Amino acid sequence: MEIIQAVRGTRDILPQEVRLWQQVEASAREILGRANYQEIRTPILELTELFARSIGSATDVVGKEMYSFSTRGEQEVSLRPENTAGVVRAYIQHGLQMAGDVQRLWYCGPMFRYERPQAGRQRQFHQLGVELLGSRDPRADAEVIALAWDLLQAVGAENLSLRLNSLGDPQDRRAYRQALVDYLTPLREKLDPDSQERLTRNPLRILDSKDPRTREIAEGAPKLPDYLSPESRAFFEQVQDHLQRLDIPYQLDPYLVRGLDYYTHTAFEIVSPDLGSQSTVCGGGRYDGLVEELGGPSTPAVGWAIGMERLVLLLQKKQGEIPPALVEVYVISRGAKAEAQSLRIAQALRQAGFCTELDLSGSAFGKQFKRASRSGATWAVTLGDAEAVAGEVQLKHLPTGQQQTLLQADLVKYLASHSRQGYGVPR
RNA sequence: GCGGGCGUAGCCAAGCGGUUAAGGCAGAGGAUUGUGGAUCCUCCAUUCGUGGGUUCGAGUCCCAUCGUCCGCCCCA
Repeated sequence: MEIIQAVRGTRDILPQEVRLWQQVEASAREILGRANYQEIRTPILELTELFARSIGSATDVVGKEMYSFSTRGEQEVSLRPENTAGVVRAYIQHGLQMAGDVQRLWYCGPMFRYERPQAGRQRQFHQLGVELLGSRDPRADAEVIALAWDLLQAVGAENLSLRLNSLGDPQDRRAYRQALVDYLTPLREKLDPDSQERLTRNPLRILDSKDPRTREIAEGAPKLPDYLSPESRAFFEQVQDHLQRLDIPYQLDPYLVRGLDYYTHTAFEIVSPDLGSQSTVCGGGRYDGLVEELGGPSTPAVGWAIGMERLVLLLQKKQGEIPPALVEVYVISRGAKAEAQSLRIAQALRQAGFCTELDLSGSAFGKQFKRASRSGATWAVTLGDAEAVAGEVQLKHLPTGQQQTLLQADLVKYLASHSRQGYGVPR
């Protein structure tokens, strides 16, 4: 019989790894919660047009990486390749701009892009992101960046650097794009094939090329910062001032161009040299035009997304595995009557807040004790025929080997007063 | 989408054309049929991702396919 395996580019996150994910999610909840960001959950499925209009139909993400299909009602839908579009759609649809001038939102969930899988790049991957809607204050940019930075520090990611750039407003960008095309067109033949292709599709990307000859040409190209309007430049400087006041180190990178069409002004990435070719852990920026573009009121906004798989990869490299939660009580039973009582006892312990494992094997006491030891439990509760008849249990403190007989009715109370963990605190 | 590396048990692996596929970890059973992490013994791949081909003979060579990894593209 042929084994069915997970779809290419998707993978299972097994319990051991899930613990790391939960740790990251818990930190995010805490750090973002303290800044009064509210979690939002939007559908994984959206109308294809939403992404075409927001991300840009000329981008690779929309052009060739989307999981798109028609539903029976003949709607064209896609699995979301990122979540800013969905959050903005929800913002507009529910009139969240009415609920306060600023909305601070965060999310975490699966995204889908049909790409060639690689380490740190799956077809189904997960992003944790924030969106701050309704402010054009440069403190908003800095706040959002600071939160990403704090979160990454809090979970223990190391060796990160923040790269920062400004794309200016749409006019600035258009002017720069033209200047760049004017500069590059005569040199077209000297560019690598990919970059020649990009010259018409996405010229700004050429600056980021890894081809050495193209890089050399890019060196002499007009620089984007020179094309920023005085207002754009002043705004960017304020963002930087705030980052400096927060002691967040950054490097200006005039070649940093975010791929999605909606970005304006601030663009940033947090990268790690430990991730190989997929080095971006977090990417984001300002997108002042997007809400309006999607039919909402003109609303400035900033946000970012962290690639969960990449972050987890980084943390795994550094700290290895997280030990599982410890079993506190291990319930051993043998014989029909004892086995019949064992589950009730285990449930009572659980209801009292003890992490309790019930041995289901029915094998010899010796074997069950062996498993009890291996489970890391502090206590073994043993129930054989004799105890079952008498309404008792043997309670053994595994670290010391001391054992005593207790009435079943007294077990929970006894453990509650002799165990440091968890009485009356259901977990 | 393009170029390249790799696929032997749940995990880490040896094997590099010649009868029976090392070893370790994990797991199961026993020594110990009511008491534990130590020790000892036994078991645990009719088969080397899958399908073809070459050969007297293939885990070993070739082709295809699937998966994975690295680079490009793109991006978190």
